[in-house]
Amino acid sequence: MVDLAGSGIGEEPMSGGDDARSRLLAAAGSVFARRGFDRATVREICREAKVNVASVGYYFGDKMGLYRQVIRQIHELRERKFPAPAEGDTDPARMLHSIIRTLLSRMMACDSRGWESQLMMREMMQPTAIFGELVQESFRPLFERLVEIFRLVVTAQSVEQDGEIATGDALVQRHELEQFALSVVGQCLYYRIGAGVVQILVPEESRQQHYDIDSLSRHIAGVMLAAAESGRSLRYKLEHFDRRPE
Amino acid sequence: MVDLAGSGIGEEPMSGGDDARSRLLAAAGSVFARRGFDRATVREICREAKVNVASVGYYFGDKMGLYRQVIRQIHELRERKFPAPAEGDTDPARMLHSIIRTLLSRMMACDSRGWESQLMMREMMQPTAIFGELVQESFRPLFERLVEIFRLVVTAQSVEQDGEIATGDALVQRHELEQFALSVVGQCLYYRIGAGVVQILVPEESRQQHYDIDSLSRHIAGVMLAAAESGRSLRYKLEHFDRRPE
DNA sequence: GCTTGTTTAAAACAGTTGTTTAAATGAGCG
DNA sequence: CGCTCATTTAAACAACTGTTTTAAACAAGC
Repeated sequence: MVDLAGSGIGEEPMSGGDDARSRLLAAAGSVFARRGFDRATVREICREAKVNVASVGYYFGDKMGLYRQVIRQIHELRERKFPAPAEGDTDPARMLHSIIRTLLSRMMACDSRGWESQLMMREMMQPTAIFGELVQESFRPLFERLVEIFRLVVTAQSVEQDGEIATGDALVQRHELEQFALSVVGQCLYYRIGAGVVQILVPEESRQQHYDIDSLSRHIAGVMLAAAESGRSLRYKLEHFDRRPE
Repeated sequence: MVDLAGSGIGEEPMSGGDDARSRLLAAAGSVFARRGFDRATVREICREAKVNVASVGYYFGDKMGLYRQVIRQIHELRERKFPAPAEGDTDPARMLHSIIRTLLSRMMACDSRGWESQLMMREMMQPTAIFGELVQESFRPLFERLVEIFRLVVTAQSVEQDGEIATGDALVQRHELEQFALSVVGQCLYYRIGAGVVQILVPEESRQQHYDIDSLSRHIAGVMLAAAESGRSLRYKLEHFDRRPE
């Protein structure tokens, strides 16, 4: 008997491997992403992996165990392929742009590593048991980092404007920085999952020219930098908007 | 025999009704949104609607016909409940804010009318046959309107800055306006479908205080206005970012 | 009454689902 | 060889799926 569902995957070659377990894992990722957890059938997965249907029970306990393992594997592969840019860049603007590029690249990757975007989306809409830990492991670090970057951007801008930081009185509230961070993620995600919408709304010529990763990351970085740097002046401008417009 | 799947729904009272068909439609919406098209079973729907399983075949042809009708109904209800703000506001900034509010309200509506966001998401990730017409009917008008609003914002800002419009040479390219529009939709959508993520990342206190529709619509409007108004200055700033940072 | 058409009801259908069983295979080893 | 062990196989399982069939209930018109 081989180890069952709960085990890690640290011991095997990780992505090569021609044994049944590896083939099963690879096929499952493909099928789960394409069909979703429900529509995906263990029979289809096993057919694609050229293993017997009983293998999923044998190696992973059940269908859910296989799914769980697939998500873990994909997450690791993705972080290896598109590592988060190293900290230490002195220019927060460039740092932001760099992170957005990474985010978009990860999401847009349509090869085998593009699965996670889809699986993650499915988890958002129909959370399974593993959703919580997934967010903590995968989203939290990036989120915190974005928050800190925006703090730098706002601070730098304020120094530029006022000549000196008004100490004591916080330049910007934490929740504003968080919302900036969430806006970044939201836009990146949309260009992935909303690709079908974009495909219909934007003619192909323009799409191929302006909707690649480079253009989009510049666009998103531009939007968010402008917002963060405009700072308080804009906030005041918006405050006299009625709570319920019209 | 009653009319089958293809028919419209213009003839009945539209939302009242205690007949089997209405109950079926109502129950189906609830169950489809909660479970998704696949996990939802016609038996569960019929149990909730207190009708026999054969009724779905009788009234809607099959499960897919029922789904199709549910989406149509929800779409109409939503547009009735949260109508798009009337055009004619002279201030494009306030107009933008108003539209964003509408968008967010529609998406966040967690009562019976909140289904469409989820159903729409499902359509994005796993388009059925009705996805195309849905985008053309539902997204296109809003999209075009956003584009025009951003054109006004950019133009107004430019007048303010330069004193006069540089005619002939377009202030901003079409695709930039489109990307602004898409960024708006992306952010709004994320605060809906990413609600689960936000719930984990942001402590409850802050969430209740700063993540209501009012706060979020002001935030998104602020971000996009800052971006649109910063205009060319920012664009140049970003252009010297390398194509592949690092 | 009877006939007509519409609506409901229970049961059956054919197919697929995830999962399990029990037998077969094949390598490693004393 | 015989024995052990992990692995693989084909078949069976029970539960559930969307859909259809068949018949009964019902109302309206004559």
